[in-house]
Amino acid sequence: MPRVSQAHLDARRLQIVDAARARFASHGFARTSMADIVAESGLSNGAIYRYFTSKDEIVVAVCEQGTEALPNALTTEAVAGFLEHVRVRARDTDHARLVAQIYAEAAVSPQLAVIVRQQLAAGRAAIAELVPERRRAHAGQIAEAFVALCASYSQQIAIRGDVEPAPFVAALMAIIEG
Amino acid sequence: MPRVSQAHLDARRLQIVDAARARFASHGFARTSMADIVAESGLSNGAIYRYFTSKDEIVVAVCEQGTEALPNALTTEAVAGFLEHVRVRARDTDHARLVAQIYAEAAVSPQLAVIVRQQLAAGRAAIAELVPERRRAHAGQIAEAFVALCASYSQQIAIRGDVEPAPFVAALMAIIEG
DNA sequence: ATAAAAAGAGTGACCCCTCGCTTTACTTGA
DNA sequence: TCAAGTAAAGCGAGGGGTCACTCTTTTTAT
Repeated sequence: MPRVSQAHLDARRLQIVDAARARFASHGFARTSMADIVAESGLSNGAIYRYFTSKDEIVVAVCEQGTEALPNALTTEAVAGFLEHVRVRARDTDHARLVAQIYAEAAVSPQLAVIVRQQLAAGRAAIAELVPERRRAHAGQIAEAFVALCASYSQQIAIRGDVEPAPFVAALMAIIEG
Repeated sequence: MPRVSQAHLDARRLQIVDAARARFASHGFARTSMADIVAESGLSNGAIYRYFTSKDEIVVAVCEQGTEALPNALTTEAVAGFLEHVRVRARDTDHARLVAQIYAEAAVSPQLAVIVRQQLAAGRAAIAELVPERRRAHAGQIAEAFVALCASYSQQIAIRGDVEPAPFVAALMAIIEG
């Protein structure tokens, strides 16, 4: 299609990223071939390389939208609302698996580490805002433990296969409310 | 060398696993080729395949000895001693990176998931033993949060690059001692 | 009509593993 | 005591196959 709308281009790009994310979550980055992404997206090899110049670029795109969902852009929400958000995410086993892949790759790739680090920093800042007044002195420390707990719970879920976030949420509340 | 001692065979096997673990930690499983392991170990290609039938088998061997170090075989130690142990481990960035790789692979490979699951279960049981009498009712829940925190801290360290376990240890103490 | 977009067979590099050969430690018979 | 024999351990080049990426051709929206 020549001279298509920007909306069309955006949709195609998202179509590729969605397909890649699904495969990355279930099989990992390395075990996902470009052929897999081609098949999952329903597009062709050549079409994908029109939107991304390499597989690595697709990995970056997936990571950029992959970790933001956990603790981000929620400064106006209440603590309870955020916990519900975490609970829902925690039930999403595919998302947990994806996060596991992202952390592992970031541990090895400096480029990805920068991206993940930025998103974690934003998450910590948002959480620190949620800490009650009387504990504000320890806000940074609490945010640290909070993000750590979120991240690790994803790992746990991904490995265990079952999802029971109740004790997790209880632990979070204990940390936040003291 | 034919008819060598069992100690020799064990040493060779360990030599291979050590070489593989070093590479796996710094480059990840997929980005480590057999040629890398050959070079790092100082042995030859053929020699390695005399001890392991496949690269996957080496991965399994590394995982089996890779996660056990975190919370295991410490039932007789005091809480303080265990926390010191965690603190030392937490400073070992390579170990943190390795754990990230192991979790990611376990999230995708059922075979590895079984191994990691067993080791986590053993860790939880050991931690539950350390919980003070008055909080025994919540021992399971605490152990859950504890292991989660340990695991995630490894991820965090691997991604951030710097290592400052103080707030982490403080959070652990808060959970255990209430 | 035209130019962008999609298609998909092709390409070269890389990687895991095998296989035939060499080296070495131990045994044995005189 | 020792030389010949034996079998395990070590070696490394090559085969078979996969993968990321390219390039030419075809399609299609404007």
